[in-house]
Amino acid sequence: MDTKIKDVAKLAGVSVATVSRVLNESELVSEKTRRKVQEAIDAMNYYPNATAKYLRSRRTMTIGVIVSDINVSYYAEIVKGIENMAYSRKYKVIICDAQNQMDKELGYLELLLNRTVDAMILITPLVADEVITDLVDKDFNVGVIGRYIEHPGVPCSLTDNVKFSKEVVKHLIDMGHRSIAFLSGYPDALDSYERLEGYIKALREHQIPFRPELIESGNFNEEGGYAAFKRLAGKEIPFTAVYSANDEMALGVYAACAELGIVIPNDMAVVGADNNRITKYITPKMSTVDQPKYTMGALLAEKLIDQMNENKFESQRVFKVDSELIVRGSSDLAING
Amino acid sequence: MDTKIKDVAKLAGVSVATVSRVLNESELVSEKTRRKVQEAIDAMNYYPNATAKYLRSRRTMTIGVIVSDINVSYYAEIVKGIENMAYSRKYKVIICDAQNQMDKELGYLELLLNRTVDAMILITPLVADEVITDLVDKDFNVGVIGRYIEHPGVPCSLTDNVKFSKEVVKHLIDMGHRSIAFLSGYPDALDSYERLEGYIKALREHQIPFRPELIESGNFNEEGGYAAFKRLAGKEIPFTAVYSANDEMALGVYAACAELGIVIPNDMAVVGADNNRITKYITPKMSTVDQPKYTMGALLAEKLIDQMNENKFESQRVFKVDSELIVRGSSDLAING
DNA sequence: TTGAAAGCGCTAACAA
DNA sequence: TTGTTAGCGCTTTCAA
Repeated sequence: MDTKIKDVAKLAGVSVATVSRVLNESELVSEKTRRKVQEAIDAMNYYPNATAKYLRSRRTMTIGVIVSDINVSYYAEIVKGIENMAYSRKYKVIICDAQNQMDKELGYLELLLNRTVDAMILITPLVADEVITDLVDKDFNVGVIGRYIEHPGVPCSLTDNVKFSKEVVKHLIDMGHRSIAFLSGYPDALDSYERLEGYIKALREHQIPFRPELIESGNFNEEGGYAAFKRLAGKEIPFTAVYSANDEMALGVYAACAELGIVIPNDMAVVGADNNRITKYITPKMSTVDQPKYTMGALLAEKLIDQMNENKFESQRVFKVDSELIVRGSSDLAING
Repeated sequence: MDTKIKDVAKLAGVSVATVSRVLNESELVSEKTRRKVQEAIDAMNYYPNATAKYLRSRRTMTIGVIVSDINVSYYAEIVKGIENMAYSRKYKVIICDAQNQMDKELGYLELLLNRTVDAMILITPLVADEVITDLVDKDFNVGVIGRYIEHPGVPCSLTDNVKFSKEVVKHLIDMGHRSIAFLSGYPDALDSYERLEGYIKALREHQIPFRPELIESGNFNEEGGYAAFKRLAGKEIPFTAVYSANDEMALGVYAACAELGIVIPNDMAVVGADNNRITKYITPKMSTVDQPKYTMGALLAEKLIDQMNENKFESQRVFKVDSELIVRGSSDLAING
């Protein structure tokens, strides 16, 4: 079997408690003893058994992250922010790819109940608010990204979907468009709903009638955006601009337009959302809305870790991060490429 | 404190051993007892403490995955394959984003030594082969994706980079190109090296002189591909085709060409690699090489789990999966769009 | 088929 | 500043 703390203690000529103190960087060890113990640790090539430590210390230094699809750039970037912050605080991250299925989300939440993880971060989850608040009421640590939870114990990291969606639509109106289609994502996703809300509000504010026929759903992916645009184009209702609730669907619109001989931005203005890296590299460059994805992940992870360690417990609970409209060639004729 | 196994045992009127047997689905429990225990578990809303289980059973049911960047679609898709297979076998996945830094890889490898994870999967790692083989010699479970390790204890999942790169170049030669540039990825990555090797071999087989000036590195990302193409174009060495070692860099080439007024495929043929989802949606559609990324991850995870559970120990160790050249409009004038 | 009891390797009172 | 020791909650012999 492996070397254990007892063996190190024997070699160093101290008690196991002292070795444990050295391992955990306690102040209560004389420099001389510390060095002696460290030498024994190195000599025996000792690694403390993490599982024993977890059991005894009642924490696993692990955070679970439930995400609907890790192969979506938007989510991956948030996860990256979480992972890097966690790493710097000596926490590990368990990735839970729920594939947009609520039962899988629920299944992963058990990791919290059985103490596999110290905390769970939910990214735009499907489960009901009460599932989350019940957990928190039982003293489990849960944070949420992309949705607001009305409960003082739940840190949230959010963008203002309504606000930036209004900006997008206002921009299109400013460019002279009066008939603007909207591509929504998963029907049950909050982001879809709120972005639609912003779209409708902006129309109202500019006295442009809302036409439900100009709304189609594209499930947040390229294929869905492509198909949704084809449906819109098939309706023969004239429109000159599309606001797509994310960049992936907007790329599908590019493909559909190319096929139909519709030139962007001359015949059709297109704006996406999320500022996927590729938006800068396609032609024409895609107008979009930058979301500080990495920051949202990192901020929330930090808050959650602080909360678990009861630092800054009274600090801010809800992080509303700012989005920024980026106008590029797909919605502005005056811009090259 | 939480309910523990002892409490359940008391309520059910049995010993803790019996409860443990029910929990672990042992055969050695009568149906009647099983039901009685299950009722107590449900009544008390009991969840077994995973950390205690880990310590006692000497396994954590957790696999670590070291990846250089989780926000690269190619890697994310592999991780997805691993995660889903692991989930179906009741394993969890810890994600380790090493940011392409060898010291971070080394740091994450400690999770194996301190028993935080039962096994580690390395995706195109930077660390030397001996680091891996040493670990395996000490009986740690390690699997590798995207690199071959000469050691009977290391499962590997690979594509034949040389082979498909030769196919790509042969395709370009068949299309009439004689001056073909190559965009390599990170200089120290094996994928870069092998894809370059295939490129050079194909040229040689077709008696086309190899010109080192036509090689540029683009670090596997859009920005790098864009800059690399600009450098190539600046050299004023004529070339009519580019083979980019991945799709992201090839997208950078699209952007650079758009800026320089070079029309793909008429003035410049472009082929990428990895079959990123976006290749089907940009204009012209990008020729690329499909890699069964998800399968590579899933196969390796399955093998590693089987190995830990000593099933099928003698089965295949190295999985060479087939790649497939997909010719689209970016390299074939006869194809629309 | 069930139960008693040892102990996984560590941390954290408490005592010295 | 250091040591002694009692568990953390579970699994797994071994015995019945």
